[in-house]
Amino acid sequence: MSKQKIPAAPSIKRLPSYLHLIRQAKDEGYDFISGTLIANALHLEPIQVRKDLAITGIVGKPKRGYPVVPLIAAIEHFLDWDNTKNAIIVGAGNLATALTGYQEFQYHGLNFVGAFDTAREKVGKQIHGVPVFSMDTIKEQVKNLGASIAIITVPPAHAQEAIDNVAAAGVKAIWNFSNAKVTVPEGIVYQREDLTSGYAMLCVMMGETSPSRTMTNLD
Amino acid sequence: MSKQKIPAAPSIKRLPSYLHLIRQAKDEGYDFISGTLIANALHLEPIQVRKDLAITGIVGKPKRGYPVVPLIAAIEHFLDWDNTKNAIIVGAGNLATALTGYQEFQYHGLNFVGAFDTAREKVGKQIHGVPVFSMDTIKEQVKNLGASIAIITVPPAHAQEAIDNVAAAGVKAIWNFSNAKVTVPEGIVYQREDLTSGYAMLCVMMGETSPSRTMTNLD
DNA sequence: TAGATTGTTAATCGATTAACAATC
DNA sequence: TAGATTGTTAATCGATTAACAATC
Repeated sequence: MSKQKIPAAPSIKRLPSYLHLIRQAKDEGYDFISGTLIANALHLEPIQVRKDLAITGIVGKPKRGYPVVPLIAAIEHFLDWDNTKNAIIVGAGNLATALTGYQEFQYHGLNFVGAFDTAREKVGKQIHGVPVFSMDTIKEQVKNLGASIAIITVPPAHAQEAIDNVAAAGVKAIWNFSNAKVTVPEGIVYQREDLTSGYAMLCVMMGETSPSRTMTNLD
Repeated sequence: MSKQKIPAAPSIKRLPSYLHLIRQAKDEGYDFISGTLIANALHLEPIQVRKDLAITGIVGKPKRGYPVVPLIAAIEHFLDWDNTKNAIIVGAGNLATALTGYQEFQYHGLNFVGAFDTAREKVGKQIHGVPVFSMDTIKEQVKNLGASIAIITVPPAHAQEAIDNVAAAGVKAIWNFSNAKVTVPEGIVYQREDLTSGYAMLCVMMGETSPSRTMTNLD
């Protein structure tokens, strides 16, 4: 796995929210949008929004804000969302179905070209228009389909095998939704999505607001 | 929405990964686990792991590490994962099916007591054993079912309405998977899960490793 | 015992926030 | 013009990392 430190990672993670809001503004007919407005809508500080937008290279106009059309283009270009990327999804279960049906991804250059599953009854079917192939064919198919991204949604016990296979098949990036301890070969971009992290935050916040729980360990 | 700053949020988000690994160690028969071992497995620094574990109140033994059974208990207690919390899931689509089927949550006190959907054909059915009710009944049901958490998986256009309804019905916390600009009433714990953030990171990382893309805007 | 590991205190690093001149 | 907003430079804040004595 390429152990890369991405500078300004928190800023990058906020950009999609900005983009979403700015697109709405555009649809509502606005030509300019101010950092202040974005900040208010998302409960952030205006200075933070301005700093975040600056990394995309956009230049705003004092008093008016940022021009929405160039701003959308700048964010999309910075994220490389103006470029189509072919992706396979390993595991054709409920999560795979949810992800392939999630319109937001397709709007941003993520093109699902195939799903893979071990279950015979799924092979040959489609999920949201994405053909399901047999897991055995994964290595050939990555090349045939021209996939550069592999999204892993298999059960934890099969995650390592799936990662080894797609890595061997030559994908550039792995996006892992499986909650397992895995190792990823050098040189492959790796992003893990951990739903239990968000749940942990939710639980701690719930404890904070309830007056009955002490929080001596938090300071 | 309670605009609460949670101290040590990054540490809290890492705790679930530690817990997963420590549980494995326990299953493999280990009585102690060192911060160094955890750090190596997760590609982190040992000092970071020790600092993170310290917030749970656990005390380790020099040379041996942390006792696994008390450590598991300490993390679970810190996250309030040793307490059952009833949750409803608003929207009974693919994502709801994926979430209710995700074992990891049930192991950590999240008890799905009901799902809600507007589609008549879904009402009365079950998803992973969770009964699906009509969206109209949501206010009564939150009370009947004793739900303190509402998980929102409806399409963006209906997110605000869903949030207003569950808030009015008295849930303590909202976990929102819908990518929409929403407002949440004061006093309700709110956590948003944004899959496009992770995708944005993946895309930027891919651009970093590819030598063809310049990155003048990143410094 | 010797040495690996903890826990504490201090240093560094990076992200957020503040201040303010420039400007449309 | 007056005033809201940008973009830059500096200050603050918090998280990560380093150093090291304590200890089993």
